[in-house]
Amino acid sequence: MKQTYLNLIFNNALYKLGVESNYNLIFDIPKNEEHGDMSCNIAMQLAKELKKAPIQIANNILENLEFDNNIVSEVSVAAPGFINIRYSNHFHFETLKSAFEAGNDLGRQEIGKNIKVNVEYVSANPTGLLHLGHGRNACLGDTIANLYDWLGYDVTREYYFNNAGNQMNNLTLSIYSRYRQTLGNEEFPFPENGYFGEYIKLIANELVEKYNDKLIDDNEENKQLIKKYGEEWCFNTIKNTLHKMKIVQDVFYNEDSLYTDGKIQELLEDFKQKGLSYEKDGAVWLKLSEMGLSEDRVIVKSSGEPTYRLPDIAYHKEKFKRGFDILVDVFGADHIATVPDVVAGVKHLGYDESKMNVVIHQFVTLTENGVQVKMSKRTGKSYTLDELLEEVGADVVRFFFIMRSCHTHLEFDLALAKEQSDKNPVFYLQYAHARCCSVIRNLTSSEFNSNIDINSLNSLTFNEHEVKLIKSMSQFESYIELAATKNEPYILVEYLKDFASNFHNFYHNCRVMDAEELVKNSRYVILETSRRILKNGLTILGITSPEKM
RNA sequence: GCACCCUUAGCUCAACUGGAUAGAGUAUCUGACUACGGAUCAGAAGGUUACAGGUUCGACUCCUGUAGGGUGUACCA
Repeated sequence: MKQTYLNLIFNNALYKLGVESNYNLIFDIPKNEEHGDMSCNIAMQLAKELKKAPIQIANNILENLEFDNNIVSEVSVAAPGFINIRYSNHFHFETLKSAFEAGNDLGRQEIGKNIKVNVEYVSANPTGLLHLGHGRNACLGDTIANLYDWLGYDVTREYYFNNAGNQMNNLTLSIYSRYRQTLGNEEFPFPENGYFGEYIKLIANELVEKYNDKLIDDNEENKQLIKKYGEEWCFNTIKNTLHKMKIVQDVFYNEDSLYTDGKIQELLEDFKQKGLSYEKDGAVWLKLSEMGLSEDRVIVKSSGEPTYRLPDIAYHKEKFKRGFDILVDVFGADHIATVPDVVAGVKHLGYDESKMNVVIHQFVTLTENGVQVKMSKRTGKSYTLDELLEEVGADVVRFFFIMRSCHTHLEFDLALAKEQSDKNPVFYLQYAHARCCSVIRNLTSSEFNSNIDINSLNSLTFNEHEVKLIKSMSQFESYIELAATKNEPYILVEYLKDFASNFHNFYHNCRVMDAEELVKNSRYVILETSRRILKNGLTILGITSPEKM
């Protein structure tokens, strides 16, 4: 109502001034609170066209502005031509009322109703354990999915994996080698490009326990068994790690199925028919140079095997065909090279590439007291996500991985993460929630009647601390939306930090227990609404909101 | 060489997509209620937004160039 109301009265004023309606009316929240609750820069925009000084135009608009004192209390003009609006006490009351009446679902919206979103994240192949980069990917993807979910979109959380090809043979040979070594043949050669992680030995040990030396003959049957066992072991371990962070995905899409279902062949023929591919040197090339990119690339090697581009494009084509309206891919910076190829390919197959949102996140470095940590102290190998989770807990991991824009390198400060004190930003939010709960507990255990007629609070005048908090409440929904449309969870984190700060400020300046009845009632409403914002905000981030700490 | 990302206070980061005096946390210094929870709050100090141009009423933000850091750049995935 606020924006539309301002639009209405400003449009009226501009109409009276005879200004054509092809201007762009924008209202901003000023950084400096002294400037008011909203500001408008229309006068500056019109200066050129009207050939008048902005400040004069602003004054003209002000003279013609008719507003309801129940909503707007004051409008003023400031150099060089800003028009500043201050809302009335009644307006703040209405804001609080509607937030309170939203109940426990405060923040939930319906703007995504009947729109299907597919968020793809993690997508690690089942050949090993998750590392820190996967952690950032997982937390970003899951939080983005949560954001869409709260906006009412129909969200599918998807994981794309490949359990075929060279890498799996490599895994099999690695396990087999460790298996032979475990059985006593310590000199048994380890494959040159094998997986050196300790987990391979764990898998081998399990095989020894289960099968003893029955797999020693490296025939095809045994190889398949080892491969299957290794794959399942890795996959279960990965899923287990994700579950610790409360990440559960809906669809696990197997790259191999693209081959067995004939999708790859179908795509190849599609490209050929559209004249987008050609044969050269025994290989099949995609005409990317005609799609706006610099060079053509091979999609089928002369050996007959496809390169990674082909299944990647086929997979995205399938996502479109499955009826998704929005696709979100979360990739690490190392995938940067494949993105333009896939986008171009999909576009030239006739799909709307603007529906594809690719989130590329930069790398993670682990530091402790300013020094980069490369290896885990315990194992001497590089840190796994599991180790990190064990060390600092899921809440801290989730928070740290999403608290920065995905464009920047993430410095994960292990010392700070381990610290259970005021220095750790996670606790700042959780503490605000716990404190909220605590005051409410105190209130409701006294003779307080929490069954409040909210309209009775209309006569109250809020103080500056209350107004600041209520204004902050009114922004919750728009920040969820902003974070989702930009696919940047950190935006919500920043908002919640600011909200918690406003809450603590309110707490210190506005006593509840010893206030008179009406004020007590209104502060209860403020507390309860604040609690829901903190709780729902933390829930979107995938972090618990304890009632006591 | 080329492509993408980054460079803001001692350190870690913001700045609502071009707005007003560039803000937080941390570190340093100072202060706070009868502890509705001090894991909090208030204040001081801290800046040539890497550098040089340009676009305009206005630039941390957009454009060009330079320097530094990161990630890629296969008939590897």
